[in-house]
Amino acid sequence: MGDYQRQAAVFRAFCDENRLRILEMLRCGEMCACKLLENLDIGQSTLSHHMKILCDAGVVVSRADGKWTHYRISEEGAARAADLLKTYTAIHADPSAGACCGD
Amino acid sequence: MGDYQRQAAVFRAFCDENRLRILEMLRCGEMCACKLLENLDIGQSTLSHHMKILCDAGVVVSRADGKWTHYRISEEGAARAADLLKTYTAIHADPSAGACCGD
DNA sequence: GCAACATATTGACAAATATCGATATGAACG
DNA sequence: CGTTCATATCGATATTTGTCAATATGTTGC
Repeated sequence: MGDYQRQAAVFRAFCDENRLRILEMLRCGEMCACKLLENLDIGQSTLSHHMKILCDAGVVVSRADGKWTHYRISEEGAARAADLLKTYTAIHADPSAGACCGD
Repeated sequence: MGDYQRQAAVFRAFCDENRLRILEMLRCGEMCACKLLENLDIGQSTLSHHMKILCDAGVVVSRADGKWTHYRISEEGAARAADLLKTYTAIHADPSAGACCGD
């Protein structure tokens, strides 16, 4: 998987309505899957699928505790996502300098 | 379209490999569609499709100039996207205060 | 060990998305 | 006006994604 593909995957974590709902809940702190499930209108396997996408993107981390799995937002992952967004939207300081983007 | 859906659409702008390539090019400043097309391995109609998604998300703005269309990153749109990302990842200051997330 | 429970994985399917080629729109220029 | 050129839109198709039901995995407590 190329760099663009991998970075797109980070943003893809934020592309789904239910994943945004999940992130919003996790802003309050750690939460277990069953608690998240209570507040969403999806099945258990679907939640598990979304949590995997969020974790794979590095935006959320999980902690196993007996039969429960607790999830929380990764501050590092969130910072990395924010940096990445900036990387793709911050306008270069001096476009007139030429030698920009390999021209 | 609900709020979550609309906000997911902003992030969706960043979810595609080719759109990330496009944004990277636009960081150098305004660029016309034909110039973008030269540096991508996609057809013209596909580029047009991607530009529509980027513009609809507010991340890119277009400027018509005769038969050409010039695109550039919207600094306001980029800032809005960054704020939105923060909205979904910043951890609440005082979770112990209760009354968090409508509990 | 076994029953109950929480979560993950699998397989199937519908909906959304990226892509293309063909065609439409609309500007510039003779 | 008709031709050329740049971009947008349309229709079709392959791929990806979100969803579910069913099943598997792994933990707890009897």
